[in-house]
Amino acid sequence: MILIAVIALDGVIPFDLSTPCEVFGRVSVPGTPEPYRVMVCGEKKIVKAEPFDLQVRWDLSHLARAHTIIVPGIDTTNAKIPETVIRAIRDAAEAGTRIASICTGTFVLAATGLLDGLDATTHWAAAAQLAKRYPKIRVDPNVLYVDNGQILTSAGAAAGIDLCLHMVRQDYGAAVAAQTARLSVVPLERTGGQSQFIVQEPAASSPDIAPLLTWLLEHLSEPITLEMIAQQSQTSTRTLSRYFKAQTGTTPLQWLLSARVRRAQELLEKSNLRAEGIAQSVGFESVSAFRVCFYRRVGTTPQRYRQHFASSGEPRAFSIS
DNA sequence: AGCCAATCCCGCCATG
DNA sequence: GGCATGGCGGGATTGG
Repeated sequence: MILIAVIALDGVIPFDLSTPCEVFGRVSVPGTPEPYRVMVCGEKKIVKAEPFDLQVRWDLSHLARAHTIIVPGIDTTNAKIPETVIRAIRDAAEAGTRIASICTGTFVLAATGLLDGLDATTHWAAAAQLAKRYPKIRVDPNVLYVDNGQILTSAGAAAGIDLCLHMVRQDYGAAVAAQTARLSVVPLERTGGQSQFIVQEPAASSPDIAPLLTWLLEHLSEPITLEMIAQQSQTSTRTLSRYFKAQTGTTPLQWLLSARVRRAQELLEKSNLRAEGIAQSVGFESVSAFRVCFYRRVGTTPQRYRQHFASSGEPRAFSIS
């Protein structure tokens, strides 16, 4: 059982607060009766959360017991963060607790200093302000979320769902995460793979690349070159690269490799295919290429990954980045 | 590890 | 001038 502590500060955004409650609360793992327990913790008993007040059941002392701490967004980025909260988060970080923020919750993490020198993201409208106030943080407004290993941050509201599902994937594997997404309100495409990095609606004039991503997923197992992708979307490689980056925040090949690794993760969990078979069926030319690519993205080898998820319902450590 | 070839990626710039 | 496009060069990455 993984204990999730959600911090409720004055001005907390109800949507962001609910996100981890909903997502982690819906996770179902065969053989594990309670995969997650979510506790909403506050520094005060009554927390203002427009348009209502929250009565919080637990205090900050529970942060020390938590496996993961989540800081939801707050409605003003200028709020003074209580010293007790900053202290509690720092102490937890020191102890190795996984810490994640949603939306403007990133400002709270920034105030603790834990983000210095790291990549981070927040609501797009607040990104410039974050970068200005905390020059040591590399702010990237173009991604849904950033995973630094122990510290994670996510963009506005809906991205919080993606971040939570990402953590579910780390803890219990891709199949469980996909199942959780199905039970939740999240459209399937957004989770299993394709729009993991989609941030912006396409500008009115530019073509929407969502159909292209679908096409890529359908042809994962075949050798695909930039040239082919460009042909599929009826443009030059140059223009394709531009649109792709603008809408996904990554490049076509990088996206494709990530999608292949994600598919491989599912196969490792669900099938008995050997590494060679998996490498081939997700479109890698060679097993060695597959291993290298897998390791770079998941932080462990395919075999170890399978051992972790296939053999038992035990949650894995959160050491992957 | 380290090498080589192929491919990708992106700034720059000409074109429409 | 502003804007989107796409060819080119070459540094960066990947695959073998």
